[in-house]
Amino acid sequence: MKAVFMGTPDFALAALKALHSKHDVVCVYTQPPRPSGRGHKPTPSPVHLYAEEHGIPVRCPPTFKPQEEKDAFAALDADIAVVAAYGLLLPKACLNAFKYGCVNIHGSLLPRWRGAAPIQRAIMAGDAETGVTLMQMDAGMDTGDMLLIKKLPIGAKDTAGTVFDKMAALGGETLLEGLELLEHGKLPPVKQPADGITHAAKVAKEEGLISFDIPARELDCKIRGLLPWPGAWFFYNGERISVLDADPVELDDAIPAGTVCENLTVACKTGGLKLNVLRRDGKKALPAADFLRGFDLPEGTVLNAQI
RNA sequence: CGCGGGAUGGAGCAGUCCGGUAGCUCGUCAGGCUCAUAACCUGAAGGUCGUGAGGUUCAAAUCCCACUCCCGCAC
Repeated sequence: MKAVFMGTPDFALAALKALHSKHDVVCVYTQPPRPSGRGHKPTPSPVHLYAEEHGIPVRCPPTFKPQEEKDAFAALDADIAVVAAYGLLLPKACLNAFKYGCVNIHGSLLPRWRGAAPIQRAIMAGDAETGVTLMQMDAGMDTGDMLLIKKLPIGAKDTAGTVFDKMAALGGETLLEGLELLEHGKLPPVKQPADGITHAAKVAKEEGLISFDIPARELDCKIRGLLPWPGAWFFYNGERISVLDADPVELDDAIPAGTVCENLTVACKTGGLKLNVLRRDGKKALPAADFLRGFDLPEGTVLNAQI
């Protein structure tokens, strides 16, 4: 098919690669290069770089409000537009511009986790499984009819990062399979259930400051959902300590939350969290044993979010 | 020129402000104790203190200059 691709981060890149391998990608839309990285240099998105390398025209409009932008989009005269983590809302004129309209690759089992950060929210909530939903876009926020669904279990050690990788690959597969069926008219749209709707709010950096005053299991999920960004941390002696890996363990609930026990296990509201890999700001991530060699965090210390 | 942290024996750190021949917690090796041990005791090896046959100095890990490489924030 003759397709337009719209996406920005690595998650979208996997979909673009899949699409590009089987279909004619006539144009790629992505977010404009923004100052980022050390040095604050304008950096093109992963999707942008890939498109340039493969000679695909790239457009990075800051918005679709101007009529010229909508016209330029329609003028591409493609069969379909594939959207994956693009970062811009499309006006109705664009949604209906092509024969097959616009399809979106969404990282959740809709209608659960509509919105910006479905993968992180699913992990943070302790969901046992998630998945990719290929969806026909409409004017609402992830409210369109579902076309194809593929599920993915969330493991006990999965983080947002690892699930992102798996979901990106799954997204590519789902897309190709979906387009194949769509072309043959074998992909009936299914309305999203009215039950089970939840909204996945964008993850705010401040959420990374963790409190031990919640059950260890919940804290573990939260931390895994926050990795690799924004990360999870607490403060000790005015210094920020990030937790990169931890395991919930059995522990006497009578111990006050935040108390450091043996093996760098921190008491939570219920159970304890054994910290396995930590990092001080400016330092690299270290296993608990190495970390403790050069940093004094004695048993009995009570960690609270304040300092 | 966005902000900041760091580079010291195999690992993680201290020492740098107030220059004066390198220290801590481990690891490694040898020996000892022990029924035994990742426990304990004793001893040993191992470092041109990121680079520059740079600058200052009687003397530089420490002060000054340039450079390289890591990392966090910001995004």
